[in-house]
Amino acid sequence: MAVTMREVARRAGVSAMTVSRVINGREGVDAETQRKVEEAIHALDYVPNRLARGLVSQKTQTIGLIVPDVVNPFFAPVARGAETAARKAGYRVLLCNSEGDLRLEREYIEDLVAHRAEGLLLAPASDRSRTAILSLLRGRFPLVLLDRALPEVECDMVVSDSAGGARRLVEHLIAVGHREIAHVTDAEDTSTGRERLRGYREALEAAGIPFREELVFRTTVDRIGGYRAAQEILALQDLPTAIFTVNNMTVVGTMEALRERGMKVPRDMALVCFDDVEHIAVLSPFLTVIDQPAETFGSLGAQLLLERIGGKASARARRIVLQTDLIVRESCGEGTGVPPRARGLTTQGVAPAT
Amino acid sequence: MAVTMREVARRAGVSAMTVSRVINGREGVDAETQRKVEEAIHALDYVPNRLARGLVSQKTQTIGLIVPDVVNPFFAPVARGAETAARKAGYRVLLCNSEGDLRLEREYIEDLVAHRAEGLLLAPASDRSRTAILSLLRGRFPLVLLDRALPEVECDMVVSDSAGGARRLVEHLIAVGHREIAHVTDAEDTSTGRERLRGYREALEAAGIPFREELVFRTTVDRIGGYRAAQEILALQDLPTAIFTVNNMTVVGTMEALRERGMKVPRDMALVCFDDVEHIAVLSPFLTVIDQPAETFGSLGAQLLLERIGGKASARARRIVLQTDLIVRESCGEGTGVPPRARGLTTQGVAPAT
DNA sequence: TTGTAAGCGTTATCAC
DNA sequence: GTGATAACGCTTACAA
Repeated sequence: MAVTMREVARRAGVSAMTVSRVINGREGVDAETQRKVEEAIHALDYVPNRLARGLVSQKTQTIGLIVPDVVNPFFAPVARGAETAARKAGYRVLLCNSEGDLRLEREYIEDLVAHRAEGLLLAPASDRSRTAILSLLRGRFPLVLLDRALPEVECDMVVSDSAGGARRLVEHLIAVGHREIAHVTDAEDTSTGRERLRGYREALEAAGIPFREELVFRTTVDRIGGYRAAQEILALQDLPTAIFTVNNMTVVGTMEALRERGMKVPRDMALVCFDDVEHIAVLSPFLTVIDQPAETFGSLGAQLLLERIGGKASARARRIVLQTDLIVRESCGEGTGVPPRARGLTTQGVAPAT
Repeated sequence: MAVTMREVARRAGVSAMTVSRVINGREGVDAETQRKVEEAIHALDYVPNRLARGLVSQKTQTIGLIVPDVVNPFFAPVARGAETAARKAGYRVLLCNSEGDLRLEREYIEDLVAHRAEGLLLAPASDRSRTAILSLLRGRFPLVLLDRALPEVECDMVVSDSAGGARRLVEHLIAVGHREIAHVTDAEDTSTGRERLRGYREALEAAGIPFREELVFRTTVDRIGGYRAAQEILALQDLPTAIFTVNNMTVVGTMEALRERGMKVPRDMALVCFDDVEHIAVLSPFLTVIDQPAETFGSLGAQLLLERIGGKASARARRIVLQTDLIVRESCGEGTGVPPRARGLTTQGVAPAT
């Protein structure tokens, strides 16, 4: 595993330069010479050292991907989409799980810069990631934000219409008769949390239902956070009739809390959330959700990033907003009438096999 | 982003060597000199180029991870476990999705070797991955196999007791009264498929039920494969009363097919499989499964790999067999009596929040 | 305590 | 066509 070009050269009776030419398929090499070199390469089981090449060319053909957690059913497809797109362009992906932790995120970023990753796909932990990002941008480091935007940060990003999605979810709840709707959202400042909260509020107010701050529950957006928020909700004097949770992890915790109290969805409580999960959607298709094209966040993000790395992107920041689908199932009660104002609505029973 | 050590040195009025010493925290540097260097580093926003360092030290601090698909709820935790363990040891992880494709897997391996990854965590596509692996091993490339063993390949690996798990699953089915049990397994030759089939067969024969080849359905181990296999099963003259699918993806396809036929689990068909999925387990805890400690495959695998990379491992191959848990829920019918021979059995209602 | 020289494995450049 | 030479940015070994 340590054969060098020079050794190949010696064996083939040529110079290292000629070996390099053969390896890189440059023309201007005699057919016979080429044959000899190839033979030597094969005989010695030579594998070119891309590290050395990278040092010369200043290109590592590697990008970084930082997500809070690949296990999250939203981020796993993001990772696959990014990796597949990157591979097709000859790039490798360094996977980083920030655990939503700002310090860890920053460490990863520094490490990626030190390893000369050529660019970064980042699903930031929160608005507070801003500082680290700005310093990257100042250095003209190719960067694409995924899922979450950052206030006053001008760079490429792929996000989805969080406010619109939330609005449709809440409109749907209202359409089937709910008026007391609790919202579980992110305690951290994130664009997704903020936008979904805005959509929630807008939908309420458009229906003449006053927005009540005490029905908004801020927590960590994981299972335990959802669980705790639901417990708070269930401790309320007047129970709401519906809960809208900000994502796929919180909804799981919320369900747990409801089940512990012996409450059935939708009989005792309606429940909606962002993010569809394939397994659940098929095994027990009952949650009404906003489905985001998770894999596209990754593949499109990678595409934008590679364009920027290749200098093929305009200087201007590009902001891509992916459309979402409202998938109406059974978690909102019997009157599954489709809210008239939900445009682009998709009703999905069994999802098509892909 | 292209500041070099020499530029820092010039600015600090010292040699590059001194800068190097400061960066690596070597002793024998005057406090005042160190201060000047650190100031220059800060002023120039210098980030050491680890590529160059790697070229000298022959260490990239990077390992590769090849799994069929990070989106698979079994492999996602494997990836997180591996990445977290690697990071804690100062290593980075290159994520590769082989799509279960031999050619792609081989390409990834070659690429990882070319990039001088220091080791590889591999969940092989099938027994046919053997050739590629043997040539790695011949070159003494640090390698740990995850989830699947390879015939006559002596190397470190982390697997689970597939045969035992399958046996307990089938014993449970038999204990609650099933005797016609179909098995959906991998059409590719894999150790997991083989072992689970063996466990299935052993459990049947131990109960005096003849093994019938025509009840074994070989397919691709993804959702569509499970769907097709289930369709074949449902086309049988005499329907079995239970189905045991080889993993979490096939079970989803199988459920789809059952639902399309209007069949309810367990009323019309019992269903069990390998792999528990957190979301499903909480949102609709009804599948009886063998739960594998997925994240441990990754973290332990990384640990073994890092030991080997560090030369801290004995020359002998280490084979770690992780224990599995039978989780009895509702998908096998009402008589949920626990099969007496299922040792280490776990009954789990709502999984504890983690 | 600090600096000089050589070299890690490749490629760009310019001779021959 | 092919090769010598000098980088790429760093560290090891040795010298001052």
